[in-house]
Amino acid sequence: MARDKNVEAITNMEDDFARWYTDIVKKADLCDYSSVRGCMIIRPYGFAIWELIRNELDRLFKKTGHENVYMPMFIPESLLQREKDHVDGFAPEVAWVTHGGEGKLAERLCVRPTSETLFCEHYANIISSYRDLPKLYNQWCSVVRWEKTTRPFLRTTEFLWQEGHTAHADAEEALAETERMLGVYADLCERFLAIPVVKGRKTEREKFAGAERTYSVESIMRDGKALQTATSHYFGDGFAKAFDITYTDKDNRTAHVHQTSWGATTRLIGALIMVHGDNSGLKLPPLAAPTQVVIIPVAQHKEGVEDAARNLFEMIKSDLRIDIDLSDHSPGWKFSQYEMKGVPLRVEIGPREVEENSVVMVRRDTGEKISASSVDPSRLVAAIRAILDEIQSDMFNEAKKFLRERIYDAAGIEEFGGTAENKPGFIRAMWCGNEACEAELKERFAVTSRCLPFEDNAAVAETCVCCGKPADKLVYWGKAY
RNA sequence: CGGGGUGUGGCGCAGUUUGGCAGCGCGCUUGAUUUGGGAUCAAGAGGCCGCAGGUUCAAAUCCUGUCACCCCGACCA
Repeated sequence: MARDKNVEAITNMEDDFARWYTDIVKKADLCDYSSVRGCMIIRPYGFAIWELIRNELDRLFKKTGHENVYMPMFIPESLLQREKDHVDGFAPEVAWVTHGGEGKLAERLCVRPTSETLFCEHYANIISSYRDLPKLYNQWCSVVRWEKTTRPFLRTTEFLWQEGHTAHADAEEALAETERMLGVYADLCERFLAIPVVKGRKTEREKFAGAERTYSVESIMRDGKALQTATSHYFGDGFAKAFDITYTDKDNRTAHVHQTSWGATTRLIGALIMVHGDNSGLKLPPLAAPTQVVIIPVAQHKEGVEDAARNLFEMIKSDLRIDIDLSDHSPGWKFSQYEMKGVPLRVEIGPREVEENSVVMVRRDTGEKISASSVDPSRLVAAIRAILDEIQSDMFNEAKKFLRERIYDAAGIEEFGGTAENKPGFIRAMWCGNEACEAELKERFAVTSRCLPFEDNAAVAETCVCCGKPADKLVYWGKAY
């Protein structure tokens, strides 16, 4: 048997997960490195995945009444500094523009790391009456954060994202918006990306710079580490006071607006890789797959095979995303190639199938082979659709099972430490609310509080896992990306 | 930013210890034979050895500096 050089070149995830990840990113043609440190080139296949995610999120945003806008990429230093917590949080990682052409700027401009300040400045100008509220804006753009170390999709100097920024008349409405958008992200992750998530609230220590509350959706990667897949923040009226965003209410009184912001990034592609991928490569859920079905002719030089493959392609073309590979690579090469790229379903057609008017279909997620008649194209398309639906839900269930199996309880500190060191995943443990305990757990076991989950209130114990004082807060802890 | 590592055709590497014609595998091009799990043969193309100085008759190799990337930490989406 011929040695399989490319497969050899992929590191097994059990041997070196980080290497496995970067191997997939390169081998599946998702991105390439550029000459600018920490910045990646998103290649057509990677960008196609992003477009699918973007289109779906955008649809969900519009369905919930949001409008897209575009803000400048530069923020004057003085504007960035208007809200103290915010600037303290971001100043260490912003890139500065100091010159325009040959001339030095009177005031340097930062390349946006996020656009709260720009939205706030704008809101202050356009909001004056309760009739102007709520403002439900979103923008798709890239932002720059000068991170110390970078990894493709997970942490790059520049990354693509969307940032929603809304202004509301009162706290209740803004809080409801914060929660609603967290729900949108959870829906995207679970239904569309087949990534199960834990919804919850961040601790003070982990919340966004300038926020009053931060919510997030957290998920578990195949190495057991946690990844924050999206966040939603409630700002109260803190930014409104710093930026003087006021309106006149129905009783002719001046009031500050209450705001939210929420975002999701190209990191979601990293999550897709690390939640579903295996040692053969990427494994995409059908809804997020640029190519859902690939037709591969076998022995295509033989009489009738290539024509049959072309005919099949024409017959089953539909709103499904179907490709055909008529290149002169060997069938085995193509099989491996599309497994690497995570195409959910492969359709093989060779001399046997031509003879029998049939096709052989192979699922990427399970490897299962399914034969089907190709006599009636519409029935075949229906069968393909059904298989894709099944793959989508099977992949979600598989990931959910994986997640559930990696949630551990810890009542005492020894148990906590043992789990943190030996069992990658989420640790359910009680916390007294004291930041010192949170810091100590991080210091001793390299875990951070991921969230205080919404949908899990079952107490593990009555005392704080760290200090032993009475505690009523259940926290999910874990090592995170 | 601390610790470790690596820079040699597109990719992966050998050569560096002991200075002396720049090599191998994959990929690429052309042709032929092949095709049910990464085909075979033949003939080709492709290099300021990361960059800048220095030592030397001679530098991929030695010295100094510098830049980039990777891994592990600390910080973040």
